[in-house]
Amino acid sequence: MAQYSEELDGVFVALADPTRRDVIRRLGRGPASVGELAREFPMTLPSFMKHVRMLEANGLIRTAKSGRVRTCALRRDRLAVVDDWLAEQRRIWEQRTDRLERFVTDPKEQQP
Amino acid sequence: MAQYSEELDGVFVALADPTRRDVIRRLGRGPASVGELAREFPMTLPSFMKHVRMLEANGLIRTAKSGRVRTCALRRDRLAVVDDWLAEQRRIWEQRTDRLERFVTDPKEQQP
DNA sequence: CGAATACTGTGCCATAGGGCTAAGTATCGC
DNA sequence: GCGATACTTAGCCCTATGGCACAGTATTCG
Repeated sequence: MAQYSEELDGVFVALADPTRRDVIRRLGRGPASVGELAREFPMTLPSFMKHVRMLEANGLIRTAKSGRVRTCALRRDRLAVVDDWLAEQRRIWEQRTDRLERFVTDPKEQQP
Repeated sequence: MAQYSEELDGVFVALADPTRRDVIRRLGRGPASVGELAREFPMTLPSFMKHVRMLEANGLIRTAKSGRVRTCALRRDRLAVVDDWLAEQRRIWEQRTDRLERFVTDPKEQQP
């Protein structure tokens, strides 16, 4: 065990916060400045910036500053690591014998 | 904004830890007892149990105690919420006009 | 019965996460 | 140039997380 994927870890941690998932959703519709994004969330700018930096640090978005405005854009490719992880899971469970499961734990015999 | 999905949040938070993702991978190959699982990780049983309880609390696994042994099994269906979220993302970005992006950010353009 | 096994419960600790305020820097618009 | 705008930096606070040790409970086995 111990798969040690720094990358995967960062992405999942980044996605574990509802604010950041919302930012990603919003950016799915196209790029936006930090200010535009921040306006939609009930928190101060500095707090919001932490989320932006975290998203960028983990490669989920890309930002660029032009003048005094920092614009953010989604990096679609990065979400693929989640997709890949799910695909791996499916691969694993599809190739198992699958017999025992229903005998060991089962909805019917759940409560002790 | 503010999508407020308690469910989604729990699942992502649960997946944000490498130990828990490893447990899920392991359980993909079939059910296992807490002891069996714990043996593969460099931590004490009580610490490991926290992960087990968290995975169960968020519906990613289901456990049942028989005698002194608690057996854990994956709940495949639960990972679907992640799948759904990804699908929603795709849906969003596929239906956008898509024009502006390369003009706003992006130094030298990646892939459309 | 008594010892070993397999958890379970409790409590402590250190760090990281997410929020705030206050103050600073760099453009932009007039 | 000067004020407004758009972040940025710094520092503080509180809670949650993930780890530990140690003691307790419930089964199972000889």
